[in-house]
Amino acid sequence: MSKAADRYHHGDLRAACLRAARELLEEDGSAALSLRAVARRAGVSATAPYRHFADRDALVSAVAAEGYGELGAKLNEAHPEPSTTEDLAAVAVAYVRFALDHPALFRVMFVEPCDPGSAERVAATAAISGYVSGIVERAFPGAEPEALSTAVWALVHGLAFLHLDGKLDASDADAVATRVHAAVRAMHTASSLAE
Amino acid sequence: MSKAADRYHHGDLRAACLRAARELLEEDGSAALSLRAVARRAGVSATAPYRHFADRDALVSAVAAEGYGELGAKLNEAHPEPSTTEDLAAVAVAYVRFALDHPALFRVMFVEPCDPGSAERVAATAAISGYVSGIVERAFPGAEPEALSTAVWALVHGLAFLHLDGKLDASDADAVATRVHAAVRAMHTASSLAE
DNA sequence: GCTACGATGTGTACAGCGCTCACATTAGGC
DNA sequence: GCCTAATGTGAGCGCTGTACACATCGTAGC
Repeated sequence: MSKAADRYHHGDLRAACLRAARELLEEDGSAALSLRAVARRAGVSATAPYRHFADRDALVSAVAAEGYGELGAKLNEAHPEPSTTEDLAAVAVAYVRFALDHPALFRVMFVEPCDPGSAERVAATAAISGYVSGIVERAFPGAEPEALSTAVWALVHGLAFLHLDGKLDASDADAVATRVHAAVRAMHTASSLAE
Repeated sequence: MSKAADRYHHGDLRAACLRAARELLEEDGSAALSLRAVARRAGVSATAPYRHFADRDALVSAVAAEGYGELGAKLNEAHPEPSTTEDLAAVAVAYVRFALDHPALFRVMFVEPCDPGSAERVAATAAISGYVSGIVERAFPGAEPEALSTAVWALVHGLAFLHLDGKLDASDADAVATRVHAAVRAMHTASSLAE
């Protein structure tokens, strides 16, 4: 808006579309993210985004990729290199917190099937997977790393979605954090005793 | 189709819509389940379903409720009253198997937010929750039942979605079963040692 | 400094969607 | 046998994604 919004050529419509999409997702938590709405918000004709995104899916994938980056940052912020159960729990809480703070974005990231064609998204998935493995190897030394990191990711991811979908009450942030914490601790007890 | 498809009044359009919806979901795993498509499949005008469902959401909720019933049956079939880790693992595998066998239905069941208004769906959720608690109390005696049943459900649910969304490879059914099995076992090790 | 071209944005159009409303048809109680 | 309420039809509105022809403009080559 600030810079020459009235020119025929926008300047950086791609970025503007992504920004508009993010705003729409944040404003209406259950938005369907229509391409036309994005175009309107960007102050541009309905078909202009097609110069920058092959179709709606491409836009959505780009938004999802951004989301992965932000999720990663949040987890890192929760704890840069978790190595204890408490650290892990903090990261888990941050993961669920992110899902509840950005429900529409989180859905976009995980609900729309990960097209093997979208290299961006595959890379992002691999990054998360690697990140989790690293945590698990430090926090659960001696345990089977592959099975356990799968289990940990699934546990946290499942917690996020069950809260997000209203299967677990998410109205009280503290209660959610406590619940996630408890679940992770319950899970950990095992392998720390097993080694 | 078999019975008097050419009459003005259908006879049992509600059931026919549900059946049509299920067929569409099974045929196109990534279907969006349009009301009009359901009507077409049921051999009826586009607006006829509105006599039996308030809106698209109501139809979807009804389909989801059916799905909950079938999921419950499958879990029961996997093991009627699981009490060991192996039993629990078998149930977990059945859960993930159901998700992968009926991806579109599973998405309908869990992705669309659970409107507190839909008593059917809330009841179904509560039923699953209770079922899981029962299992956990038998399989993990002495552990904190609430935290653990949350953890177990989240673990299994997360495994289902990570496979469904392509975050974990789901191409080989045996490999999936093994992975789920391993995750549940990893999880169990803990609390059985803790007590 | 002009010109031609490629990149970018516009406008129109089409089919499909959810949903509303006026109307047609029919089943079942009196 | 009629009347009413339930059920199905059809036209129509505004939304969607997307294809297409056209308009505008930055810039590279002369």
